[in-house]
Amino acid sequence: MVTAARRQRELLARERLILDTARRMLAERGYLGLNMDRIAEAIEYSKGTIYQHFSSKEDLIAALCNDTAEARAGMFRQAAAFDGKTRERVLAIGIADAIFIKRHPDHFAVESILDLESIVGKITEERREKWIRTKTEMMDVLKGIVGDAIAAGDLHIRNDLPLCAPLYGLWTQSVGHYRIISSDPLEPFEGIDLHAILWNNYNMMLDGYGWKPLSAEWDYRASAECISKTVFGETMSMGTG
Amino acid sequence: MVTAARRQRELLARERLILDTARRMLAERGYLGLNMDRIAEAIEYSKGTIYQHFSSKEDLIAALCNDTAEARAGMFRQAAAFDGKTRERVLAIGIADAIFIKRHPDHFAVESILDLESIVGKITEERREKWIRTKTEMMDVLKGIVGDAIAAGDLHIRNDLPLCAPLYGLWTQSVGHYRIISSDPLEPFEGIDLHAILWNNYNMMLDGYGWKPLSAEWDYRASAECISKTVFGETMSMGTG
DNA sequence: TCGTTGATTGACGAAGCGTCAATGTTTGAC
DNA sequence: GTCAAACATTGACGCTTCGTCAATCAACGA
Repeated sequence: MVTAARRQRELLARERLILDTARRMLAERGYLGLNMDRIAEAIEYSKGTIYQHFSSKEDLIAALCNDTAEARAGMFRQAAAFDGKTRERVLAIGIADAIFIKRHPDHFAVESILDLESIVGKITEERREKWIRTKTEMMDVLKGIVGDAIAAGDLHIRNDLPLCAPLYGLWTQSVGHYRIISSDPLEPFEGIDLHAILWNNYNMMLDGYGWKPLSAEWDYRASAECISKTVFGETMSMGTG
Repeated sequence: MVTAARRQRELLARERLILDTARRMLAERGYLGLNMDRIAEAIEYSKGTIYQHFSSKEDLIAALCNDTAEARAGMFRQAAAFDGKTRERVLAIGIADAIFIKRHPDHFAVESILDLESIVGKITEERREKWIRTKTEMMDVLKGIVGDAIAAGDLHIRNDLPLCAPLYGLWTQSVGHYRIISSDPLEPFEGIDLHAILWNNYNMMLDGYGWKPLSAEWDYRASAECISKTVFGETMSMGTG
């Protein structure tokens, strides 16, 4: 007798297999090169079996997305837990993001596909909810830091602005940056270290907000090195991306 | 006898017809709802004729993109020509962008499609070049303002940073913002005026760069109203988007 | 008037998504 | 050990869509 538990394990393993295969194909051959028949062939199961795990191609892509988004949220939590100045913790989020990109270079590409295609209701409700939950979770981590900063007197936010204003600025810059560097014709930016500029712009904006200590009063380059080493065990300097 | 000139005009008119129809379909039924047969039916020409104007579906989308990108570049030029403080001219670019979005709400969606799909060589070389030219042109407009600001003593940029650093910050925020607000699940940001935050963040970053006059020393809200009225003949306040 | 040149058409091949009847496998009752 | 019911798997098939191309049509000049 095959117990339900073992069956469950097998199903889970197969789902992983499908996801890993799909991700590899997406990376290798692009969105147009990803197709269900090829996945079926690669995993040596029939197409019908794949459709027992995912309701559609878009649903599969959404699953890929949730997968890495969760990893990202986890890294954000780790970053926010860094024991230091509130502005260092913001910096830690930026570092988490950069390292995340390094580890999952295709995440944003997958996310873009969803924004285009998911509009129709092709995705499992359950998966969509999960997606929203993870996003909200990340926002909450960021809001937490802003709250702490205000409580500690490191930051003041005008009354007519929501608390999330500065973090929205970081968020938009990060999203915009990764969208720009992954867009097709990069010629207009040739020979420019966009990564270094991004870091600098984070700092300029936070300076503008008066988030203490200002970049002139603190060596955030050193903080960055410390954070990437102690929190994520990687080397990642603000200078060279 | 049909002169070559008239024939040329007719071709151009039909190209416009195809583009307009395609754009409408894209807006109404999304990317998946855009298909060549439907366009052919709508314009009352056969599919083959469409393929005499565009080498592929992606090529058609690229043409749509070039179309609006050019309009955007034009508005950027107008904005940069505003006769005022250099920082007001930067603001004018932001306003140009916001008005552009209002006028061409689907532009970024179309652009995203290209980033995904164009990777393969499905687009006419000529169209790709045009794409790059327009982008470079916009960058140059922005670089011009930064150059003027430095010359006027309104702004200093550290030696180790390229001149385009602050404008890259504006660029990333704009791209990120429009990507976020057009992405599917907006729930995490419910009830927040992201537009107002964007404007504020532009100002915070420029303040951080010390681009004079600082936002505390100048009523940029008034400038914004003036610019949108005199340059673009529209009302567009920084507060409410 | 008529042949040539070029534009236009739409049926067709190819490729991909998602379905479902048919087939295979596991389970638990006896 | 047997067997029927429940469940899992398969892949051929229907459907949609892209892009092509042989056949058809229209304009022009001789």
